[in-house]
Amino acid sequence: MEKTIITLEEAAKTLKLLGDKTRLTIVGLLKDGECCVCEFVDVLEMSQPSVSQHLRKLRDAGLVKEKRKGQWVFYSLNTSHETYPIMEEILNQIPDQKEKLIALDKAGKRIQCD
Amino acid sequence: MEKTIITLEEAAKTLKLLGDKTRLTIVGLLKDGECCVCEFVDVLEMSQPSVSQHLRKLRDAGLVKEKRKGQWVFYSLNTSHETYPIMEEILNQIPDQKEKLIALDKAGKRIQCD
DNA sequence: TCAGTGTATAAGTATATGCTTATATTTGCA
DNA sequence: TGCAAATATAAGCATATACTTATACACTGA
Repeated sequence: MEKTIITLEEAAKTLKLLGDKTRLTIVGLLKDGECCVCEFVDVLEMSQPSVSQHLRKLRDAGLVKEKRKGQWVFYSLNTSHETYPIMEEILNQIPDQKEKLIALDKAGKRIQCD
Repeated sequence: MEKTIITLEEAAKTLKLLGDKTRLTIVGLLKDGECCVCEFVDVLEMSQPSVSQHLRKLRDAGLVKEKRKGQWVFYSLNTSHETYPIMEEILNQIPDQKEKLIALDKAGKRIQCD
């Protein structure tokens, strides 16, 4: 229940980014931890360039962070972003995307490199 | 702290509508009660058709309700809409728009017809 | 019934958006 | 060193969006 008052412009910018089914699903998936690009491609059933472009928008806005691990690039939520509290509230009110990752795991397609 | 789980599609649709500075300001103004179209035109400093078109989008999505009072049409938040809890959380995290209505009142432009 | 005020709609236009295909870049490994 | 895999970027294109101006509609009051 944070009361981090941000500007209306910042809020609108974040909401616009999250007001897209693909990107909202992406942040929904990241709620449970980091994911790499190829996992998004599998789950979203979209082309790799399209996924990459959505991730870039989220990253440019600072909503997600990226981290390279070998040949993979992992994305995660940027919990220190000004609008993260809003995003968190939104994620609490939409269906959990966890099952999609579980299905991916069962198909042996989950990337783990620790 | 409702836990009204809505579909991801519905959430995305609402967020897309609120992801616009004009429309976010409109719902921000409605947080404190109903407003008529000409008040939005004054506060937002936009053309009447433009305001009308934004209101129509919000109304078509069910986020706001309209009520005619004589020659004026008043809009208010639709608190029974499925995505209202999300909207409420968002409104709690952006600056209050009340001052703009107070300024309008001081300029003698606030419409009251009860 | 007619003029004035408030609001909605229609049509046109410039820009934004989200995809596609093609190609570049980075890294791992034989 | 060279090829394959993972990711990013570029360019092109169709559709969506948000404004504009012009006009239609609804209600009020003389």
